[in-house]
Amino acid sequence: MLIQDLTSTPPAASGDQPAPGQSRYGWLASGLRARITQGEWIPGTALPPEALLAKEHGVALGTLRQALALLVAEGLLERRHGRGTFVRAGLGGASMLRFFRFRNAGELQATPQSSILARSVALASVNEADALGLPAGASVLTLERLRSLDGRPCLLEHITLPLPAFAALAASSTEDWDDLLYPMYQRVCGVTVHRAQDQLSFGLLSAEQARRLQLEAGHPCVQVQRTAFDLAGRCIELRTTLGDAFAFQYTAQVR
Amino acid sequence: MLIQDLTSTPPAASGDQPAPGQSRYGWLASGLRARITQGEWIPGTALPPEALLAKEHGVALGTLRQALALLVAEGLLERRHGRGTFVRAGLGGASMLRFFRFRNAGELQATPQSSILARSVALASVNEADALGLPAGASVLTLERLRSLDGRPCLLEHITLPLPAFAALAASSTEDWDDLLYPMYQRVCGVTVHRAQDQLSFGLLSAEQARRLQLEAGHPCVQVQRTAFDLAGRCIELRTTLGDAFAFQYTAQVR
DNA sequence: CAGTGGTCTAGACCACCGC
DNA sequence: CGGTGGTCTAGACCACTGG
Repeated sequence: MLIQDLTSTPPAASGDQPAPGQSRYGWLASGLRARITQGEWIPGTALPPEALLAKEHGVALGTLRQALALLVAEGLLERRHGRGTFVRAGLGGASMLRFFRFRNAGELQATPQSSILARSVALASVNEADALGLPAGASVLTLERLRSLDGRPCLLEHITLPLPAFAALAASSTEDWDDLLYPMYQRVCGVTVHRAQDQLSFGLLSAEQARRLQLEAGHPCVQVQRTAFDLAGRCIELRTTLGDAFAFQYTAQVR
Repeated sequence: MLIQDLTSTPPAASGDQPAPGQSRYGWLASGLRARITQGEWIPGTALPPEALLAKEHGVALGTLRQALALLVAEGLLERRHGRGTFVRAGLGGASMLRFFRFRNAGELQATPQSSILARSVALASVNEADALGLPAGASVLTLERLRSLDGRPCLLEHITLPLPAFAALAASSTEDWDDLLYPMYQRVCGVTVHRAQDQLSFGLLSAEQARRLQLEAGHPCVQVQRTAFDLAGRCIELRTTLGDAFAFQYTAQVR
């Protein structure tokens, strides 16, 4: 399989021939990718059957299947035998818990309750604007959020969201928000969180952070800096999460 | 693609037909996997060309390629266009550094120097014997190892190796050992480290640990508990690595 | 240049799903 | 049962690698 530029020009805006040196299935995948990221097919819904897609594009079944396989590997599509090929739904949430074990072994990890401690509209810092792809001086929505299990605080989060995409969240009452933000982003703002990158590091809690987590100032903590992206690869959330370092646990595979 | 038992019976010890409900390429892959893990093809060497393999097994080229694709996805094989299909060489080493940034950004991460602080043969604990697949009361080789960059200690390791597989390391002078253990395992003991699992957690240094890392007792540290496996999936090393928590940094992808 | 894997075709048939 | 994706075939031709 050739290594190809996965972000190459979609066919909608170009000719109907693969670029020189590009495989036919890579080209097909680009076209399908564009139709997905531009919202022609909504997350959770099925694409047309492969036989039809192959006919439409004038290519053999096997070739079309190679294109679909690329998009499956990218995480954009999901195939279900006997049912169809579906655009993947966004991330469900609660994924921060994979870095911590707040309960004893064996217990099920329930979704933590969420409470919004603060919400404000502010000017994006240079770093924030850069990461979110906003012009200098753009405004952002920032949240302070505490997550608790059985009433015990466990994670403290600072979240930055671009405006105006998330304007709907600046208005609604934070009392009514869900425990999971990503499904709410989807429902209220039509934004799908498709992929995220978490950078882990270690630090000590400030006095205020410690107070909110009911720990002492200077207590060791693990910091997770998340950058979240939508289907089109646009950054749509910056989040910093703090949790007790003694509850930290994570397993990585090496190959 | 069907979800299949990747460890199912190799064909060498069974009939020449796929098990009922198993695909032909899955069956083929099992056979090839067995020939690789049993050492018929050595890591780093090439398999016969696909056309030949397909003919030998009496199957179409496409089917054989699907089998090879499975083994590539497993990390057992590596295909190189125009050159051949190769059994993957083992892990190179230095992979612990991916959890830490001991140098300033931009600097290249050199391989740390290694010094063996202690080496001994001991009775395996119950946990060790269990993990390594040894009978109760078996003996193991244990190492204390300090890794340094520019003469500054950075990682302290405790390593447990099964005997008699690693008997050659119990004899040779530790002065002459390489900075990287895995290539040495390969060269001296014929053991290939193919895959590993690292479990991260957080703790505080004991007085002795701190002394060796030139930090204070009680200094925060990140602990990496590694379990390493050979091509056949046998556990062949247990390792616990300690490093300064303030140097910890790791990036994970969410999808 | 000979030998390798990569792409593509056009078709047959199988296995799974939901009605 | 009809519709979906999954498996398999037999072949042609392309693209990369190394001597």
